[in-house]
Order: sequence, then structure tokens, then C-alpha cells
Amino acid sequence: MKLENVAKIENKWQNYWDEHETFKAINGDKEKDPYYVLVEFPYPSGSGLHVGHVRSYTAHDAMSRMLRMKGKNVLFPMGFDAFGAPAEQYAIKNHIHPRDAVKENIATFKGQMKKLGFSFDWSREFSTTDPDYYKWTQWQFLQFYKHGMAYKDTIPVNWCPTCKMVLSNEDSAGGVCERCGTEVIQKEKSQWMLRMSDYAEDLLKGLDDTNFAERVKLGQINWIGKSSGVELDVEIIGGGKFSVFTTCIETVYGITFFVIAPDGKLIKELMPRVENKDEVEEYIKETQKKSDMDRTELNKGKTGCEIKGIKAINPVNGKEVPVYLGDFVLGSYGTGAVMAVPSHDQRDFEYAVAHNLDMIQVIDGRETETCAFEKQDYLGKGCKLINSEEFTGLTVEEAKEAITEKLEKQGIARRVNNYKMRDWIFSRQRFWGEPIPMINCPKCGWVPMNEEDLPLVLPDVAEYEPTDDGESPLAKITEWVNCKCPKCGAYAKRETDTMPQWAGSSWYFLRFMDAHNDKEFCSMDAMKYWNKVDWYNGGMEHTARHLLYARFWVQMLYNFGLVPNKEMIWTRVSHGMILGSNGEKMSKSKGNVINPDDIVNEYGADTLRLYEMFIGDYTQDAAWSVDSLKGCRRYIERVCKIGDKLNDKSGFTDEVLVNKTIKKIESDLTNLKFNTAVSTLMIMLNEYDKYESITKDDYRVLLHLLNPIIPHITEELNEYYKLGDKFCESTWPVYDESKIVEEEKEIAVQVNGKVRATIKVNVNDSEEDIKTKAMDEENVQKHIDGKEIVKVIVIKGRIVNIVVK
RNA sequence: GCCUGAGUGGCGGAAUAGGUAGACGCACAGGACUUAAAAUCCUGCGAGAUUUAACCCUCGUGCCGGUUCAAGUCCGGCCUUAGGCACCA
Repeated sequence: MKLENVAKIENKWQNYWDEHETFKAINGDKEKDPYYVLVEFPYPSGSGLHVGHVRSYTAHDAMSRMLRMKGKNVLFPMGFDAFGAPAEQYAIKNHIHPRDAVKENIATFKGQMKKLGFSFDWSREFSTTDPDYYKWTQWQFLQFYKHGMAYKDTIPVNWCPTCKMVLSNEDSAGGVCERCGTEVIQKEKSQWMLRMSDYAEDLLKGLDDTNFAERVKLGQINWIGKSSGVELDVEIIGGGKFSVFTTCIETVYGITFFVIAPDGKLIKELMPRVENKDEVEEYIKETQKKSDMDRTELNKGKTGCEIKGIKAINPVNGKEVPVYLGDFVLGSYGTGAVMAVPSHDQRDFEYAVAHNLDMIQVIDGRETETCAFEKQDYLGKGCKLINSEEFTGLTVEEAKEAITEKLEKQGIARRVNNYKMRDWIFSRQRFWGEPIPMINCPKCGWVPMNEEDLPLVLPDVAEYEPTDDGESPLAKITEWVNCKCPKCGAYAKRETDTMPQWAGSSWYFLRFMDAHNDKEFCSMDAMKYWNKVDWYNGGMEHTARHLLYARFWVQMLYNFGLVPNKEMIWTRVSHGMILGSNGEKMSKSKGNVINPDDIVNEYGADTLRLYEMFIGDYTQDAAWSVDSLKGCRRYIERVCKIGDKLNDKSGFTDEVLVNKTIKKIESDLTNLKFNTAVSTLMIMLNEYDKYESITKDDYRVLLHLLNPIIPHITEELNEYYKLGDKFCESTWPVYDESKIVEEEKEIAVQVNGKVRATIKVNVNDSEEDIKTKAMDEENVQKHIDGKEIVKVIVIKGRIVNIVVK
């Protein structure tokens, strides 16, 4: 067959699949094994589908198609994550409702996906912005609240004084507002929080119940950021005390000062006793002006000032030490105060130099005049303590334990774990998000909405600008805000903050299991049937935060008895990016964007799919190449043309080739080795090219194996040449392991590790036979002639190595 | 600074468990077909030395060392590069 009118062929099969609901997954099907393949649902941006989407969708589409043919009940769903700032910005600019903009974009995305022939079960489609969906996001929030996992707290946010807006960290990069360039300041704001830090340990442990790639696990572990140490109480002279957290209690005799965070609660408590109030307040103000960015990047020099009037006592030796303020100490980590040991911590060292403070070396092993002798340099090296009273002479490791024990006995220290991961700030001062279903009653305080009143839908208004004081745009819509308290009936006001975009994507994979349930977010039966997401594919940029939020969400639901497993995702894989042909990230400004529509129109969906699978290692980045794309189109044309060589025989011309290829494709498609799967199929065609003619079985098996990757043209050829049932309705070919073993094989003969000849060996050849054959080779003789043979290594079916002297 | 990847021909990339490095594709060159071109088909294609030619030989997977009969693969130490985190006590 000649490859013509690709669009017509592709359209024909896409319609067939649609009409026959070929890819619909049936809940509870006991005949088949359930298998859940998930690709991250996209944010439907205005610019349409990206070629990067095509890569991961094709990969998992191929996997899903094969698994269906292998008899699995495959759930391969698709939906849209459509809340978020870009849609809101677009709506503000164009004076349309974000709902309408989103609707349009979803239609575009869906049309593009259909044209690529992905075997999604469209009957389960939803968007996070559908009230039927976010009703359950809100419902779950209420469960979190009722179990004490949601609370309101006042925390600093990025604030642009000109735009009068709360900014995300991304929008305030570099410490200036992205819109107007004004310096961003930190402002206190009351926000809804989720107690994620309570789950730090469970989120770490839960990783054992997953099969995530090691680097994904490490990403999660680093984000959680556990460190074990000691919390130590420190007395203030004249009354009061505070605590410090340290991982190096062995250096406790080296304390020469303490530093407390300017943004912490402690300094506020101490304020009445401070003698240099002006200086201290000035420094606190300066700190507030700095975003996190400034504090980390611009301000490596250790600023701060002494807090006069406050002196603390080193609990191990009763020494009086000064207390300083320094913004390198964070109010939000640990206790917001640190013990400073300049001889053994570089930050403390720099601070001591800048403020002319004392240093005491307590660990022997190196001088500490020029820089600190830190734990990564002294741990595990047998270093001993000095200047540490009764602990002097102990090794660091012994001292760590002995000092901790002593302080614990005195009741002034505790072993604790600290985590970098904080509680999840769950409020956004935005319109286009799930409204938080809470009501503020002047009498009862915060009251959750009645569950039967959900969903709390977004009002239908035309203006989405935030208010002057940084409240959500919803705050302006009084008829929406004013309501009655569900508890006492008094006039009350709704929460006007909405949820972050992460909310909807934290549980969508559960909804897909039972997408149209109007009684529950997902039935327990459905969750037990599908059990877990078997494969979850997404971008590397989501492996830390999104995955962690989703796991946290699921663990909470599990603890409330609402989901059957503590971890609902088994394997996480991430694909590499598709870069522009210049090797840079695709972007409009660089003019290197490839629109998948253009490729589909010019070459067809199958060519694009085949090319993206062939482009390189699935987990690595790959640059776009038009030439390579053309090569893939050429291959498909050759696949079509070889149909002209069909004879009317049955059976396979080369059993070994066929069985080997089936096995290889099967393993490649389940191990994300799509590029080698394609090359294996290219080799198969090259072999067929050498035959006089090919049998129907030869042809059908090639098309069958290609079908998961290029589903349209293979169905068409199969039908055109009347080779058998439609692939989408037939079972995957089975290979015969015994037929893969080759009778005769060519192996290499080495002399001293260098290949000198190749010999043909039979499976039945004994080691002696092979040895003799190898020795008989002329070129081998040449290299061993006149030398002493030390030994001969024969690895059956692989290699012979003759060692000579 | 720390963590995690990645360094293999002109290019994208292959190489179970250490066992013939460069599969497959692209580009390029030569040839066939054609009035011609495109398309298609055939052949060659890491570098070097030698040779009429073939065989054959030497070197070669970022760098330096090591283990082994045998290293792209394992170990130790570096270099380059991409991404993530970053004063985390």
C-alpha cells in the first residue's frame, strides 16, 4: 500500500475507537487484572499542547495499548488542572470569566489529544474547576479541618506595596515585584495552614511502600530535610529562658554567644528588657524588607547587632555569654535561636569575625584561626575534645552521647528531630481557585460549612482585581461574602481566600477511579479495585512538591479511614524535556517552539509518535530534529510498501527473529526503553527487506508490535491486507522462549583481551570443542605462536580469552 | 557550597549480569534508476599507520590511577555540563 491521505486514515480509526468506546475501563471487572497508568493531567494553557506532552502521553499510551492486548483492564485517564493564576490574569486582561477561557482551552487541548490517537478513557474526563469535582476538594478540606489538620495562623507573605498584592515566591523573584518592579516586603497575614510537618516522619517512612526511582525518593527526602539533634534550654540572666537546636552538642563548651532570629517570636518577648531598643527595632525592620532571596544571596555578610541587657548562661559551665540578633537565623526553623560556636561552624565564625567576638576551640585536629573546623571534617576521624572539662579527651562520637546523656538527666535537653519541611500555606488571595468552605461568625468564630451545602461555587462576576489591602477579589463581592452562621444563624462572613493550585492535583488520581460518583469523592470499592496508580508519569519539576503534597493528602485521608492504602502511587517516573533544535528550552521568545499540530498536519500523528519515541532515552532531555523526524516518516512508508511483497503462505520465515523481537518489545515497553523498541522494529523490517517475499504472519506480527506506538496506520494496513482481527480487539502475540535460542552463534576469540578472531559455535559444543576451534584460527595462532599459554577462559555462548606470556 | 543526573563518531543515540564498543537512525560520499532533478534502491562511513588491494596492526567511550583473563560498565581521585536546593543550626 502506498501511504497517502494520512489524515483520513487517522481520522477513520480515531472515530472507530470513539464510537466503540474501545478504551473504556470497567470498574470492578473481575475477569481481568486492573492496571492503572497515569500521566500528569495538563494545565490547559492558551498556547495549546506542547511536544513535550506528546512524548509522555505517547509513551504511556503505547504501554497501555500493549497491556490491554495482554489482557489487563487498563485505566488510562485524562483530565485538566485548570485553576491557577495564568487563567485569572488572562481573564482580567480580556474581561471574560476565567471559566470561559478555560473551557475554550480545554476544547483545544482535547481536540489535539484526539488527533494524536491517545487511548484515554474519555468517559472519566473532568477538570479541577468543575463544581462537581471541587465540591469534593472542599469536602476533603472540611475533613482536614474537623480532624484538626487545618488551622489559621498569621505568617509573613510577599507583599508589593504598589500593586497592593500578595505575590507568590515566583512572582517576587529577586526581591522585586514582577509586575511593577517595586521592592517586595514581608507582611503579616492570616492564612489557612495544613499541618504537614506533623506528617514529616510518615512521609519519609511511606517511601518504603513505593517503588519510586531512587532519585525521586532522594528528592522527597531532601525536601523533608530531617536532621536529628538536641534541643537545649538556655537560662537568661535575670529570669526567663529560651531553647536552641543543635546537631553538634559536642561543641557545647565552645559557645561564645547566642544568635536569635529577628523574625521570630522570642525577640518580641524580650523587647521590654532590651536596652538598645532603637538599634534592635531598626534591624528587625530591615530584615522585614528583605525577601528570602536577599537574606540568602545578597547578604552573605553576617549582619546583626547585640541585644544589650540580655545575657544568657551556657548551661554546661555556667559561663555568661552575650546574645545577638542575626538574620542568618530563621524564625521558622528549629527554635528560632542558635548556640554559636565560631571555632566549629563557618557561619558562626564569620559572624564572630564581623562582630569581634571570642572563639573557643573544643575539638582538636586542626587550627581554627582562619576558618571553622566543621563537623563534616571532624566526624568519623577519631578527633578528640579539648577545653571541655570532664569530656576532654573523649572522641567526638563518645562526647556527643555523654554530653547529651548528662544534659538529659539534668532535664535541660531533649533529643529531637527537626525538619526543613514546614506546614503547608493553603490560602491564596485569588479568585480562580476552590473557595475555602469556612465561615467566620462573630459569635462562634470559624465554623465549617455544612457538607450538604457544598459545593460552594465561585460567583459569576466580571471583575477579578484584588482589593487594595490584598484580600482576595472575592472579598469585594458582598452578596457572596455575607451569609449566615451554620451553627447559630447569626450574620457572618465567608472566608474569601481560595485554595492553591496544588489542592486539586493532590487527589485527582483517586477521582479518576470513580469519576462520576455524586455521593462520595470516590467509592471505597473503586479504590480497592484499582488499588494503586501503577505508573505515574510527570515532569521532573513536580517530583518534589506535587508528589509530596499528593502523598500528604492521601496519608491524611488514610488516617481518617477514607482511602484503603497509605500510599496510593506505586511507581513514579519522569520524562526528559524536549528542547528546541538549538538545544535550548522551547520558548516563544527564543522562537524555537514546535507546535504538534503542524507536525500532525504535515507528517501525520503516527510519524510524530514514532519520532518522539525514537528521539532518545525517555528520561533524558532531547533536542528536536527535523531530519530525524523525516527518517521516521520514511520508515512508516517502508512498512506500508513491504505489504506489496506478501505471499499467501502462513507461518514465520524466521522464528528466531520473531520470537526475539516480541520479547524485546514487550520488555522495552514496560521498562521505558521506547527508543530501543523502535530500533528493534526497524531491524525487523530491515530483515524482511532481505526476503524474497513475506508471509501474512510475518507482516501481521510486525504491525502488531508496532501498533502500540503507531496505532492508526498499523490498523489500516492490517485491514487493507486482510491479515486478521483489529489490533485493538485482539490479544498480544506470545513468544516462545525455546525458539529464541540460536543453534549457531558467532563469538569472539581474544588473546590477552584483544579480539583476534570470531568463531561460530554450536549450542551443543563442549568447552573443549570451543577451545580447539578458537586455537585453530589462523590469526589466533599468529598471536600465541611461540608463547606460553597461561590459561584459556571460555564463557559459553559469549567469549573465549586466551592468556599468553 | 550541597544533592541528583549526564559526558561514547560529523549528529541523535545503542551496548542483559564486566565479555566482539559504535546497534538503529540522521547527515555525508560514491553508484544504480532518470533527459534531468526529487523520491527510491545498493555500497561505504571512529581516528591513524601500512598497502595495488584485502587481510592485518595501533589507538579510541571527559581526565588520572586501580581491580580483573577482560572495564563505556566496578573502585578511588579529579574536570566539564545540566537541573534542583541553598545561611536549615
